[in-house]
Amino acid sequence: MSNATSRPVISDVARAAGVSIPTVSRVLTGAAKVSEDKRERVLRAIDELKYRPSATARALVAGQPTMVAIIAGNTSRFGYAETIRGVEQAAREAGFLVSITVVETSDPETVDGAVGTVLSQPIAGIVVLKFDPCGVQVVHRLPPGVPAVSISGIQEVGPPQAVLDERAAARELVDHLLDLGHETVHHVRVPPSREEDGRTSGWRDALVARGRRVPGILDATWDPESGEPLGRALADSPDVTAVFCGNDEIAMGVVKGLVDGGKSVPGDVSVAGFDDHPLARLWNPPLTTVRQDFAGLGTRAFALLLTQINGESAPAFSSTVPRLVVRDSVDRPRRG
Amino acid sequence: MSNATSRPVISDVARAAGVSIPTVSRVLTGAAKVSEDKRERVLRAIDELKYRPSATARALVAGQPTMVAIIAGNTSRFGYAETIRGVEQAAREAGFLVSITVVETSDPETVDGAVGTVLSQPIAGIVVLKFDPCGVQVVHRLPPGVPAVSISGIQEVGPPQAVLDERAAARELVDHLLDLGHETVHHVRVPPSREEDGRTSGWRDALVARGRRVPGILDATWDPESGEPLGRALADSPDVTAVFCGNDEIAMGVVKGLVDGGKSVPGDVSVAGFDDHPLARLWNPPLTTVRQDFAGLGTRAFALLLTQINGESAPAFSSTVPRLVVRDSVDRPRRG
DNA sequence: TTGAAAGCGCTAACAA
DNA sequence: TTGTTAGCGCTTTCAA
Repeated sequence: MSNATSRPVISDVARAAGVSIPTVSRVLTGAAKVSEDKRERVLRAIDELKYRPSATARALVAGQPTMVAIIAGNTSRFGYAETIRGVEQAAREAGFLVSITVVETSDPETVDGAVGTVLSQPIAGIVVLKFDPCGVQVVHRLPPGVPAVSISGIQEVGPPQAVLDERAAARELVDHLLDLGHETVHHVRVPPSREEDGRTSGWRDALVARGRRVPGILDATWDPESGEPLGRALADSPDVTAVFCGNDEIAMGVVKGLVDGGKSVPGDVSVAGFDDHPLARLWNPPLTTVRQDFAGLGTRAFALLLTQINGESAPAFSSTVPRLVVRDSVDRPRRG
Repeated sequence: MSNATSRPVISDVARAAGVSIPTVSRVLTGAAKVSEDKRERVLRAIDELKYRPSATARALVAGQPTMVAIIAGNTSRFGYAETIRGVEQAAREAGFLVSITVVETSDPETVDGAVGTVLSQPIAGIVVLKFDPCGVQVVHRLPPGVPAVSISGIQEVGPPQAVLDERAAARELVDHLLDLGHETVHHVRVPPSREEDGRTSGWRDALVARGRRVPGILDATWDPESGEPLGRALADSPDVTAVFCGNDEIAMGVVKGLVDGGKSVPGDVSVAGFDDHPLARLWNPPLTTVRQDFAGLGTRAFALLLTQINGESAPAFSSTVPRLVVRDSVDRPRRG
């Protein structure tokens, strides 16, 4: 029952059609046969009242929610956006809806607020993008018992996770640079998700394994522009012949800075990125990088989540190694 | 009541704590005082059973859902991702969660399927990104009575909408090119959302207003790479001195094609983009473009939706004109 | 084929 | 402060 101003409910339809509530429900769900006569009256009443069934009430009866939540520090940067795309696609194919919640900072109030908001909704499980400190905090503050998976570039203890082995990939990339004859490789990192990121660890691994000097790390922000001054600074050090950047966008800024600083790329300095951004090949010079299948990562994460939701014992993680993509921004060092 | 395997419900907690169901509810919501003694027993039971209240049941009692749905043809391209970011941020601040549903094609089954999935969830309203034919179809198939707003680059009949006046902005940009002395301006468009996009209309407006020749339109896809062959083709036409591209990413591809084809930019050919992509300034040459405040657009869209959800009479639309950003990829034509 | 009754898990109103 | 009773809007028995 309801007055004229609020949404009509099923009882309004039943009354208007002169039938019982279950009969209305039957024509709605098609669960049982309804005589043609009543069926039409119900349909007409639905139409006239502009009635739409309450998804909330249906969900209550159905039991299992069909929505999964993504919690992320960001939605629009390349890696994040592609990962979200992968989760959404897999979820949609499985009949799930996806919600997105951004956690802007990693302080406890923000994190708990976001987690609380998410848990106050009817969700079947949570996917956490653990690409940054916010994601790491979110995983820490997740109550036990909630189906959850995390996505990151490095394998850790915690809930089941889908990971891209960034450490192995970074090592492969830096090995490639060293193989070409570079004495060492400088590193511009993006904001790390913890003390040390997989990308940075892989870089260090490769240098240490060959007993090379490990240069000081330069810190960029997520903004591609932040690479520019760092590139300019690198242009001033004559010993810099190779730079490994935390991602392609930063690499673009670094290249610009180097060129503005009078260096040629890759003639004077080789620059490598990470991710294989859609613009990496169009850049001048086309960037040598590592292809990350973020969308596939999202898909695998959802699969992992689904096994948990279905109460099956979930595998602890699902890992793949990204693949080196050789283009023109890297070359052998100029003969000294 | 429930057996050991399924999620515990409030009655399980009440029984375990030796109190009534409403008492458990009281400690959960803090709606009324509970004696310290019982309070602790309830808390302990909650802890032991790993009980978490059902968001669905709470939502049913609460009445109004606190989730808004975004329906979009895409989530990861720049404009889409930024718009979604704006909606999410505004929604979060208002205490709403957002869900995301991608509609991959504009055929009726896909569209109806997506709309159906969204409406089967407890949502308060819908934001449709009408940047492409999928979005246009979604708006057509939305049942009446559901609070909804659309977001697009051109004002149209339909639900309340937040629009960036792309037509005016494109016209301003093309006027800028003509003012510099170009005879006419060629156009590479991105896939239009309808017969003719605001960007294309604005381009045409500017040319027609001055009685200039309107060259044939070149069609790119959303993939930046698709601009490259078009740029190469344009390099072969000696009469091409200025190109207006549907977005910055395509412009980057076009620049690459032109340069590979032997032209200098902007020396031989001026190229302008649209959107002010984060990499537009870093590109070589830095792109002259139009700044689109996508995130702000998303914020305004949510505000529009909120007035509808609250039952206030919503303004029909909210429009702003993007702003011209002059950089180096555009110059006066070389003296013939 | 249909309606009456029960119940999904929770909160709110009402007594005690 | 606490428990009993209703009720959110719907689907699903169970009889008729």
